[in-house]
Amino acid sequence: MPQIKAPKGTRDILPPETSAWQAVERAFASVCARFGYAEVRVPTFEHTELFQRGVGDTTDIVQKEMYTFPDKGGRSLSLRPEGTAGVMRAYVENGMPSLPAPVKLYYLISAFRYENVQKGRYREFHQFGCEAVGSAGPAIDAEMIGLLSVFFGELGLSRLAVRLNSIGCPACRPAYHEALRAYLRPRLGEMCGLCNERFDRNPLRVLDCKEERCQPAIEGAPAQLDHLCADCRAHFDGLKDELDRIGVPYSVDRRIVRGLDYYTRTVFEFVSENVGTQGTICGGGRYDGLVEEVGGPPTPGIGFALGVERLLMEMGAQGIPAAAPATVALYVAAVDEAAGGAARALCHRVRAAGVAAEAEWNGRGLKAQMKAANRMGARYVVVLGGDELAAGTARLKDMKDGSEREVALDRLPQELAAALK
RNA sequence: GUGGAAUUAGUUCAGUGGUUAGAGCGCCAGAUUGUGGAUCUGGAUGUCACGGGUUCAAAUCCCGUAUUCCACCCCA
Repeated sequence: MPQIKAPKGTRDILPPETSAWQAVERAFASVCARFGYAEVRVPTFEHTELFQRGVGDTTDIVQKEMYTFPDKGGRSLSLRPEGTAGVMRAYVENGMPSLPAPVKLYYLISAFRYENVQKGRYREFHQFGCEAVGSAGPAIDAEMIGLLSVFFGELGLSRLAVRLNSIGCPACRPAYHEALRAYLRPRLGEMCGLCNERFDRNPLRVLDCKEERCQPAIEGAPAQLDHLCADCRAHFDGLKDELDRIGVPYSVDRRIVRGLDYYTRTVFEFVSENVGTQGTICGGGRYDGLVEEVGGPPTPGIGFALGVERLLMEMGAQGIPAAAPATVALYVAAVDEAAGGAARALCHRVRAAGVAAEAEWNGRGLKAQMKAANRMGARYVVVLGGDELAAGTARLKDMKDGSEREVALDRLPQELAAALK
């Protein structure tokens, strides 16, 4: 039979790597709980229209990167390309606008984008995310950035820069777009072809261009930050004050532009230099029009998405040791198959008493069992043979120093628990 | 969607036209009969990514496809 491989852009996460994943998942859940965020679990696929409306019809994500398919009932469904739209749909659908605000939610999901694969980018990838819905002021923006700062700190990550920007609101954005267009129009001749396309479609994107020839024009371009309305300006200044108060350093980067249509005002990123050109480990921002867009009452919100693959890559690059799989406390070896049954039964009893134990399942010899015990990092080994079974006692061997001591078999779970303290 | 590099054992890789395709690590077994880590000895495992072509002869040269990695685009 021809071999079947994982589809392009997907991969298997296997032990011992899964231990590292579990460790960051636990750390994230722990920080979220402390900050008052509760977990939500939402569907992996939604009606395509949700993403068209929520993420935005003009975005690359919706235009060319979605896994969209008709189901057998003729509905158009799409694998989620990100988490926020689905969570906001659930927020509205389940009456959460009537809960005390802000409603603070977090999630661990995989998301799907049909893109070409490269470093830090996959077709199925994993995100941690938070959403805080129902608070319009900048304090909640700062709380969220503070949450991330604590999370990264607890993982031992340093040197992650916080970049901050404001991209305005529907009130001040049109005027800025006009100013930007007016500035760019006479310079289009000296800029790359792509930027000329961007100029028509979404002039904000021009600011993101890395093309050498476009840099002079970009440097002098007006920034949204300098064209904020009074409310947006006050919000941005308020956020900076809040961040100063909680002691989170940041830099203002007036070129940050998020690729999703729903962002308003605050946008931010946590950036590293260790993830190839995919330096953004975490990106987020405010989305004050999104809830309304998916059919709810006008409600402000802010959230972020954090790329788990990129996070783990960054931890590796910063030399943070990956969490290791749990080790076995006791290995029950059997001299021969006559003692094998008793060994397996003892192993079961010890496990039932709450201690991680292993035994031999393929009838290999004693020496192979000792090797296996050593390799799996077993703390203690007990060897069962005819003598031990007759006497009801066996020697408990400490694999660290090789010392042995006599224990009664029926008291082994208690003895172990005491020895492991 | 575009471009570059790659694909050989479980894994990391060597092998650029000529016998039964190799190494390290890992795995299995043994080194006097019931005890791990070190060392030594032996062993198993390959449709050489897949499909075509050139040739007396292809892992090796050519074409196509897939996948991986890197970059563009964009984003987590």
